[in-house]
Amino acid sequence: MAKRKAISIKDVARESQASLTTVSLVLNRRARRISQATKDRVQETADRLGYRPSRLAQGLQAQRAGFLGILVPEIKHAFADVYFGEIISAIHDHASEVGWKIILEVAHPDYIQAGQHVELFDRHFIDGLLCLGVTDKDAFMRDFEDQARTVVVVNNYLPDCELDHVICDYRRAGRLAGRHLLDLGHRKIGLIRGASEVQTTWDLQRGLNEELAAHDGSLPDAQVEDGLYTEEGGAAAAIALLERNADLTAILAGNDKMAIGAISSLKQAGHRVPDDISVIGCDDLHQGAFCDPPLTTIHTPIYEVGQRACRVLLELIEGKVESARETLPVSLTVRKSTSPRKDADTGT
Amino acid sequence: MAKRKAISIKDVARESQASLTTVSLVLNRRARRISQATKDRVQETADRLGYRPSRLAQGLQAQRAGFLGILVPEIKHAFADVYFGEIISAIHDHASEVGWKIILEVAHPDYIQAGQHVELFDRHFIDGLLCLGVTDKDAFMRDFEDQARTVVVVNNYLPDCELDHVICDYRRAGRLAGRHLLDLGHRKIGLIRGASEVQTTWDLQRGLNEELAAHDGSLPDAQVEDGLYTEEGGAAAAIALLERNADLTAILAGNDKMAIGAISSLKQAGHRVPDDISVIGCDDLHQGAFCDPPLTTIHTPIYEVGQRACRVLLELIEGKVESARETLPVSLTVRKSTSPRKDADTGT
DNA sequence: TAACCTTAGTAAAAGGTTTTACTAGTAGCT
DNA sequence: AGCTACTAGTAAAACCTTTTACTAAGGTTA
Repeated sequence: MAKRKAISIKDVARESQASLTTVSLVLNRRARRISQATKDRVQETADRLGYRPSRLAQGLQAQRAGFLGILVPEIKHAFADVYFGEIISAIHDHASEVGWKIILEVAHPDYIQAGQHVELFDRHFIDGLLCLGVTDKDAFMRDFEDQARTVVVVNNYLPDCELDHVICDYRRAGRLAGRHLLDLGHRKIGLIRGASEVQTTWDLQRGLNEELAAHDGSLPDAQVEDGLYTEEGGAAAAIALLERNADLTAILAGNDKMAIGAISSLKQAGHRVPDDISVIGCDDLHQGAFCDPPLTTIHTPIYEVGQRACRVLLELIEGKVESARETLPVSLTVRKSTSPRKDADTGT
Repeated sequence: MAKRKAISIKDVARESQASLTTVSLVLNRRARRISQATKDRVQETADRLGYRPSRLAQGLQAQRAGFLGILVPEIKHAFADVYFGEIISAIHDHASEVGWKIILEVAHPDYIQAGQHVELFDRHFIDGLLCLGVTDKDAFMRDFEDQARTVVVVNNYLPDCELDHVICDYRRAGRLAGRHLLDLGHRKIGLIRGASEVQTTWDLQRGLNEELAAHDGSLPDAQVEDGLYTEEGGAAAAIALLERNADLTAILAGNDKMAIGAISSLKQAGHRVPDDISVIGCDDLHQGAFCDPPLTTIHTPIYEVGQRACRVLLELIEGKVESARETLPVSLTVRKSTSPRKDADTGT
């Protein structure tokens, strides 16, 4: 119980017969005007006493928190989401490498209502914030357009918004997926989008559309369904798509979770994957390799996105850069959930 | 750029013609000796100026950080792990409800080597720490036996160790799984453990053993294999078990990830699940419901474990309690990955 | 010798809050 | 008038660092 009092710089000063100033200078390697003898004496005393500077006092003095925040949307058990988790890992890894700590926040409606997202900055909890899973509907993001609140949006962006961001090339993801399915002979393709209030899902749709159009195909609205980025949503969306389009032979899902949900419900409904219908995801989550069948997907470098976003945020905080937008390349990962169309008239 | 200076309590004092003390007392509702008129004037001024107290100054004064830490083991992309993620969500939810923030730390060897886990406390980064995924090999945990460093071990415990913990009843989990498989007619059962340096995995084994013994069965070493809690490990362990015991008809895996890996490799090797071999997991992760076949598993209330652990930690910090150990009950969730033994001589 | 420079170091302010101990003024009582 | 009791409020210390501006002592130069 007896929380023995922590030793402060004062204790070191008294014990080493030097002034506060001298101790501080020595310990921060800023002691150009101090004799070697004194330096040694101070350092030895600090080591012996086990002195550790209080970061509260340091932060107060320097007027900086030394923390970065990560804001995730309010979904059930947000941190149990593999996609967010991967980004959080990336941010943590980069941040801790350069001596920053990270705190976790969830954009619960009450939280926003109370203005806590703003207090994060105003009360010196953090020096910068990374926003994950942001959608067009998150009006509170406008509060971050204030210069004093440094924010980077991770793997999405907002329309008509000055906030910096780092994203994957979802338009190219759409094209790659479309190309892959076209190459396999598929012509009638369904799209399970995330949600219409997410800009990158439109990019994906645009990319798929462009690729189809280049081969005289198209993507009518009836072949598009929102799956809300969840397994359940993907499962329902796949069934809905097939009900409206019995002759669909392939589906692109906006993320791997929806693809896995889709495969699950398709199999349950008696369709074989990929023999009757091919499914391609987008993310390349680890678990995709352990599905049955293992999931073909567009690899999006979300770990790198997290790292870059963190780096960019730090550059903004340190004033090294005024603003930054980055787009990272994607690639195709072929496994077993896609195959050539069975009754293909692969002609031309 | 121009970070306009934040307004401090001093500004409110000047602007409202009151002293620092008065402002502080009013704003903290401790102003029993202040006239209503002054209270109103101060409050109004504070609101008008948008005053927000600096938590660095508050923390310095109160000698507390206001943060809790979460320490996870160094595995690749630790936060992308659904199991840890669920616990982190639980901790976050409880902590933020009662006004605490949480920071994330990874027990990287260099990190431990540098003593950063201890600095967390000594430099006032946190007031308490929750340790996830701890094993017997984590010698650094001994550093937390110091009274001044309040720690709770989450969902595991250490042998001969005074640290507080909250866990699930893994012994009972072993018994429930054993009972379920025995009821289905299985007699030769394999166990994929996590790792031998984890106490709870021994509890699970002990539970299974007890249940088998109660039915004149046993669990020879040849029927036990470590799967390191990963999909890959579970996949390899399942194959190894079958190679050593061709007549195995059921497998219990120490967590759902290993169960999913096991099912994947079993199917790849031509075994049908559950027709040829039943597989039961332990965790009840969300994704278990979307496997093929959907996973039968022991439901462990890890969300509740996280919440309880956080609550216990706060009680320890506030000195409301001296020490605490809790064990939470588990239950069986039956899905489709287990079925009656085909050639069962179910006779007693 | 006066003026200046260098070395080795320190006092004090600043950063923002909470809290303890105090004061000035008024009212009530004898 | 003298004493106590209360009201409304404040000055100053404490929490711990960093940094600016200063000093004392000794040495060098014109």
